[in-house]
Amino acid sequence: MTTIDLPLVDRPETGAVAGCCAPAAGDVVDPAAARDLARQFKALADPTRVQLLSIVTAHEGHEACVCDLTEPVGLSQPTVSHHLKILVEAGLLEREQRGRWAYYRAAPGAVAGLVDSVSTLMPSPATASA
Amino acid sequence: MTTIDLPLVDRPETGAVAGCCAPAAGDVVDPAAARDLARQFKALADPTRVQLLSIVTAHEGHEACVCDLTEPVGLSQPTVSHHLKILVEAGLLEREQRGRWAYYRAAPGAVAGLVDSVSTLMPSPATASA
DNA sequence: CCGTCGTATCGACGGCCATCGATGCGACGA
DNA sequence: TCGTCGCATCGATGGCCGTCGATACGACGG
Repeated sequence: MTTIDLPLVDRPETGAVAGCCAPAAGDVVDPAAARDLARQFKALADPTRVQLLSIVTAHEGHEACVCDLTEPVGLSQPTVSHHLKILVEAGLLEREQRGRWAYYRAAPGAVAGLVDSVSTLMPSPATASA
Repeated sequence: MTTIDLPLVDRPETGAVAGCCAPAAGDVVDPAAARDLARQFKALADPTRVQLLSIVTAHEGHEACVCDLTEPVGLSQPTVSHHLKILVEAGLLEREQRGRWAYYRAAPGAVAGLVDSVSTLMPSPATASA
């Protein structure tokens, strides 16, 4: 579960305030969808996790074990494991246990899902035609 | 200043641990760049802010004033202003004061910048060819 | 000139999060 | 079988963040 398809709901036409400008216009994201999307972004809202993603994807074979990640980020091993767990739960990384080591790899389609979500959120003429 | 160009630094070849797998491979994001990128994502890491972005972009003329945003998200006016300020500081929204009202609009290029950052962070064969 | 309206800022409070050391658990080597 | 190694989990702690009411400030109308 990596991509969020962002259901758009019709604004219920409040018809109240509207003393300054147009009351509403089109479709906005569902509150539940906003919550899910924010959760994905929250996984990226930490410098350590951004670094971890970068290191993993830049690593040989696009995978790395925890022992390779502890030193570059300069944090303790429990903290790194904690961040990796968050990235896995967000669908950005995948975990595979091979023998004694746990290998982390970029989840396929994670980037595409994120990009799609952003484009749906803020449709820009240069990014999305919708 | 919306886009972050993510300078890639050569890993300094630790040469130490490396008992389990390859020590390193290529280029990772600079810690400072990771911090800046995380700050951008942090602006999107809140359901309210995601909703605000969606409402503003879906609004008539792609702009909205605070009074139009308070009711849909169901929060107090100071809280909404607080979130809007964060979105502006992140380069995702632009603020323009016209008369008594403050109009917010999606910053041009914000989406493209974010998409580019994500693609640079996690180069995927389906998203980026670099 | 004064009242009202729309927003931003301030100060406070509650909750979540990043970080750590200590510990538990499974896997491998001797 | 026992020690060691790699990693996840636990419990605690300090700090940041979202939220609010109260308040200040600029703009417009009368």
